[in-house]
Amino acid sequence: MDGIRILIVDDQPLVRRGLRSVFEGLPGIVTVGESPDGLDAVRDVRRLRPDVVLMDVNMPRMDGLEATRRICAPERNNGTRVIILTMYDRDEHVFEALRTGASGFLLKDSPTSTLEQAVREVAAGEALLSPSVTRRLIGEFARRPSLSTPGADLGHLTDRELDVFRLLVCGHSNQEIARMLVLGESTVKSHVQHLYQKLGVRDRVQVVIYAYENGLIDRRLLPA
Amino acid sequence: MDGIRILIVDDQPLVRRGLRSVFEGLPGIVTVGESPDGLDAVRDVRRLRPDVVLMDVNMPRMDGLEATRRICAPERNNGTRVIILTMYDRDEHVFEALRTGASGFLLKDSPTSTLEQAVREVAAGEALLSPSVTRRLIGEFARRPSLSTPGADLGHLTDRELDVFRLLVCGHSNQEIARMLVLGESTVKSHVQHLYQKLGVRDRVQVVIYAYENGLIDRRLLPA
DNA sequence: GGTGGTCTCCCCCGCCCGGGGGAGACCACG
DNA sequence: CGTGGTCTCCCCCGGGCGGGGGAGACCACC
Repeated sequence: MDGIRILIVDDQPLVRRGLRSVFEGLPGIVTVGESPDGLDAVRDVRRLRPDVVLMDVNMPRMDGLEATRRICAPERNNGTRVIILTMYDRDEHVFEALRTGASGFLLKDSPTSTLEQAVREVAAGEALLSPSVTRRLIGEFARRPSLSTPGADLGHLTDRELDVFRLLVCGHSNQEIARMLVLGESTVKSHVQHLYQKLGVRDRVQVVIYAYENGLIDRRLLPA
Repeated sequence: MDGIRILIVDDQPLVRRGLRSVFEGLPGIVTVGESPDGLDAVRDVRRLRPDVVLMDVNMPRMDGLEATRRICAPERNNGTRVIILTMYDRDEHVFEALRTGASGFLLKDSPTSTLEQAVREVAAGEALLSPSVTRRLIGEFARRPSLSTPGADLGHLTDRELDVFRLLVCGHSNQEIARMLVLGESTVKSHVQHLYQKLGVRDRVQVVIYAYENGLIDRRLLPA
């Protein structure tokens, strides 16, 4: 491996040129391409297989957030990581951007040394945010104590109880769970009762609340 | 103001000495004191009023997390901000630490330039994390879309329906809601039916899920 | 005065769910 | 071989809930 391969995505040629010049000459970093919008970026990622994408947010045809979502989609991600580059750090954009799967979020006025550091960290599998973004994220995080205790001990649940648990917290009825697991409804009810006892709750609603409050929700299982 | 005043908290004298030497000679940064444990640190913060505290985690008498909680407690905080310094970045510690009110979380093996940058950013009201910590935080954050899309339009709900909604998503039964709002259970059931229609869901479990997925949960209303 | 919305409460019904118990089968551990 | 745990399913029961309809009272608007 002869360096970190980066792809620059921005609709303004001048910005692309500027970024390219920032990384030109930095050891171990090679700019392998530029894309003028999100749609092209998704295509170019498949073609060029860069290690890191520097992604603008506001672009025609497809914005950077949607492009990032597609690039980071687990089903066909090949290791490419994305750093979002934007002018603004308003909360909505930040929080939405961090959900897209990006590994970094930097303001465009960041010093070039920060850009370089970010690329290197992200290529190594770590993440880096602008300080003001970090502040917002911590603030949002701290506002919800539930976030911070991921994975309450579900260890005492048996495998089957866990199966039922996962479907229950998605909003399925006992009957539906029975069908999905190919079980009798009686069996499901039995497992559900054990869940109540073990989790110390009263009914299925409180199981759902318990799950969310303890960060046990896997969104990919949620019904559309 | 003639510089950023920092307080160094660590139970190992050698670490304190090392940190002090890092900041010695850096323009605009003055070490105003050292504390060997959390209890002393809380006292020293009141006495010395530093701008930034560099806080170790594992210490006798009182650990760094509890000390940080006390220092950052809103009722008597005077602007002092805390950077947690630790050897490890295991998830439990990270998430717990970020809830204490700290503005930074750095590993002890961070380069001195990072330490300096962190102190300056934090003193300016921003925040800074080690890249591996940032990665964990983003990962945890991204796991919950509910955090980031606050306020799906509940505007079409009437005031009374909203009252019922808030209690329902806390896990209360129709009977309990009726008692709390001083209503007949029939009335509550009526409102609940309207909720189902307006939110497009089937039962109370799915109302709870809807609420969480749309960031509509006010944790302060949750039962203990 | 009529119309529409909200809030309140009533009736009915059927079903799913909470809760209790028991039982047979399998497997692992000692 | 017994014991314990898990998984499966059964019985019973009562009550809460989902779903439908209707009705009276208040208020605002036109």
